[in-house]
Amino acid sequence: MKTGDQELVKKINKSIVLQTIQASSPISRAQISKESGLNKATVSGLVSELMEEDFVLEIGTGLSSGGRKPVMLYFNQTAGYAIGIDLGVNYILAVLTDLQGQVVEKIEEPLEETFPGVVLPMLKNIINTLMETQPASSYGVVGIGVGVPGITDNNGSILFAPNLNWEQVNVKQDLEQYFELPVVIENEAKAGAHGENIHGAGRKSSDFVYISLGIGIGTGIIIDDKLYKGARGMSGEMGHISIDANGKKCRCGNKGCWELYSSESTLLEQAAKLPSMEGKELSLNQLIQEAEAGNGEVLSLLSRIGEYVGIGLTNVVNTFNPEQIIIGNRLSKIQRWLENPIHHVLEQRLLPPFYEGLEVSFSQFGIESCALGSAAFSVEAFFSENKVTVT
Amino acid sequence: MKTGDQELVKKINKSIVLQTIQASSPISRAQISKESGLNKATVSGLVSELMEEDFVLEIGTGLSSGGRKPVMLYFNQTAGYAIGIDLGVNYILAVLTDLQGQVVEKIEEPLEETFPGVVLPMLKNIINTLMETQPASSYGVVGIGVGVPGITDNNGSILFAPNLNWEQVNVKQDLEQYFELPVVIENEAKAGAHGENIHGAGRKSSDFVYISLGIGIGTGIIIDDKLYKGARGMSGEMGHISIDANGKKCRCGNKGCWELYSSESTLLEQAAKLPSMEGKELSLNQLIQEAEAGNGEVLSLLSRIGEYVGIGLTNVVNTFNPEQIIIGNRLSKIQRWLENPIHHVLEQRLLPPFYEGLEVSFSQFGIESCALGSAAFSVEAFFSENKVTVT
DNA sequence: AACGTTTGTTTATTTATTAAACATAATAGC
DNA sequence: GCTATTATGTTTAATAAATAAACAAACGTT
Repeated sequence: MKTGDQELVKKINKSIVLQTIQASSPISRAQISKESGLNKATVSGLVSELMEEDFVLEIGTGLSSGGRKPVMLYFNQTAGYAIGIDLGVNYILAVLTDLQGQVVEKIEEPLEETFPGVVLPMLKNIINTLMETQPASSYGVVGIGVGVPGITDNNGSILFAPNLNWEQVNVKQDLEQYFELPVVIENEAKAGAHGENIHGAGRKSSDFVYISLGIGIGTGIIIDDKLYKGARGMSGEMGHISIDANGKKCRCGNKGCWELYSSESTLLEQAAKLPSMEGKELSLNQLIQEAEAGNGEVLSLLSRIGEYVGIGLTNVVNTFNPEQIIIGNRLSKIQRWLENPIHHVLEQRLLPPFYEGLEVSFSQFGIESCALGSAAFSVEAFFSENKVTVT
Repeated sequence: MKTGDQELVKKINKSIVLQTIQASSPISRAQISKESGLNKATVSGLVSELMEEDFVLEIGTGLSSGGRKPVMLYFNQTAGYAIGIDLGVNYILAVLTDLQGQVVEKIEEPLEETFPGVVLPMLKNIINTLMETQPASSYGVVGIGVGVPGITDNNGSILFAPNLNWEQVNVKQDLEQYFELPVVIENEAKAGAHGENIHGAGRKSSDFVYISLGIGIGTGIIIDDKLYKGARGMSGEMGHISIDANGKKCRCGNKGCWELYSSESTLLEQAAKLPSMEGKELSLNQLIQEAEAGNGEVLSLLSRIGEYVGIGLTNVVNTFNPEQIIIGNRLSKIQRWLENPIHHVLEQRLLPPFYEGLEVSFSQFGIESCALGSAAFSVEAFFSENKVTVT
């Protein structure tokens, strides 16, 4: 049981000060005091600690508003760095970000084989390369976050990743031993949701659901600006909600799962059957080209997929009553063709009070949300160890 | 922005002390100190405040374990009372509970008409009767909680209650003016979920979903021991998750909603079509009698309903990965016949890690969860005003 | 140059927790 | 029955953090 003491008070207030600086930098001590409600003296004390820790810098003076000039404070976002990885089914996307989540370096490599024995050494290589490119800083790389396309438990093990054909692989332990840095493993959709919440389209919302439309469908649930993980860390498998109780069998055991009707796999499968696609390459990019060229068959296929996305989203909204839905991952590339059918279905199927307050957005950074979210996990773990909490 | 100060620390610790007393009464000051990690002196101080406020009583001494005898402390659960209402579709169930949630008085009346003009005066009457029966106490009735079968917003308005045929009725304002007491209005399933979390089958779980199987299906989502309300207070309409995307239309606008396959209405509707039920009364109790008498048609109907409950629960579990599912409201009466088909479907359709950690329970107090949960809302509101928080 | 204003620091006060000392009251061993 | 030991609960002094108030510094205005 966590009791209350002065240390807790200080941690809360120090976090408030740092967050205020992050949000409104450059900002003076006086203004922090006004915005936060903390006493000027308190702010001064906490700021000087933050400066000793190199998280905050004084840079020059601001404009006077009829009195002494304020000393402006900045969040020192390059006091350290984090590495975020999106371990995709057929690619690895790795980023080096600063403490604010700004991408400093980026590596993307295709993944030909998915055996752990191939992937893990490759992963270590990529991380090593990023480590070497990091600029000099007080804290260096503070942690590594990895988003994976599968079900993870709370210990950083990948229990089941059907698309990689992995079972029971403990990536966390492996990487932590090798790099001697804290490692966070999280499901790809959960990491993406977090990325959007911290840096992306979900910054303004505190309750939203991120839908990762990729090879399969995953969801990340943000409640009160926190990721909801579920009892054993496996929440959000809404791709396996049955939208046709007696539909075709899914490999998860259920029947008529949502992702059988509106994922990238399904899209490509169904495209293969179109006469107009005969002999052509079957890829998302090819389909986009066809759609742009006005291929009617492809257009109506995309529209049908969009409708099924909408049907699944109806379920999401009735469940969570979120302020916002954010659609990310590969199929966010075909936003143009999905948007209308989605809205049409939602308007038709939702009760007005559910539809009215709802915003449906697409990811701002397309495929990068996952890597950015993973890096953000590491940054937060680092700060919370340092007796500060940062959103 | 809520900053940290000593008041916050005290509130946290005072809550810990009170909660410890509630959970383990009778208990000594020394033992509270050991269990909570708070210093003996701190505990002594906080206890004496709680005694001044009449929330805690000293009652005699306990057994010595080789030293001075401990003074035993009790939570004074009759320092005040709360009223909890379950406004059902065809009944009103009202309880007067003490601060611990013990039912002191109970009134149940059938509801023949559902016009607000009829229901509200009746409600006031019932509440008045309960008020008169309350024993003498320090704080008297501290609040009124009402669970309603419909969608509420965060202001205590009932936006939409199809089964009562209500729209935009502000019960909270009405009752608060009349009784001059704080009133909490909440959806029936959310109140039920909270009731189970505080007093019932969900006491040990911090993440579970309560399924209210009544005329329709509602759900209450408990995350981290807190009710999840959604952006506008309308979360948990999982009865309107489509389990057959192209199924028959529901009045909510969606198609193939779960509650069209496994609610009490559906059960009765389908029972009406059974040859063996011709000329018999169509009610849940009658069906229970038939089942007990071994009516094969009814038994297979119940089994089919159970399977569809299971199909919906699969969706719930894939979404939330809860530790527990609690089934409550009217259909919890037919637990005997639902249990097997539900488990069968879950085992078949869920991935093993989802099924393994999962407990499926039925409500301990059947229909009373909602009224108890509503009363509990009021008790908590009262305590949080008194600078103490109680779960 | 005098005045008022804003910024940031210093000082004294307040409040809550805690460790340590203490008083109290019981059991256990001899 | 006496003493040693042990557990309970209170008192006292120390500590830590926030805050109000006073103050010093720096600036613009008149």
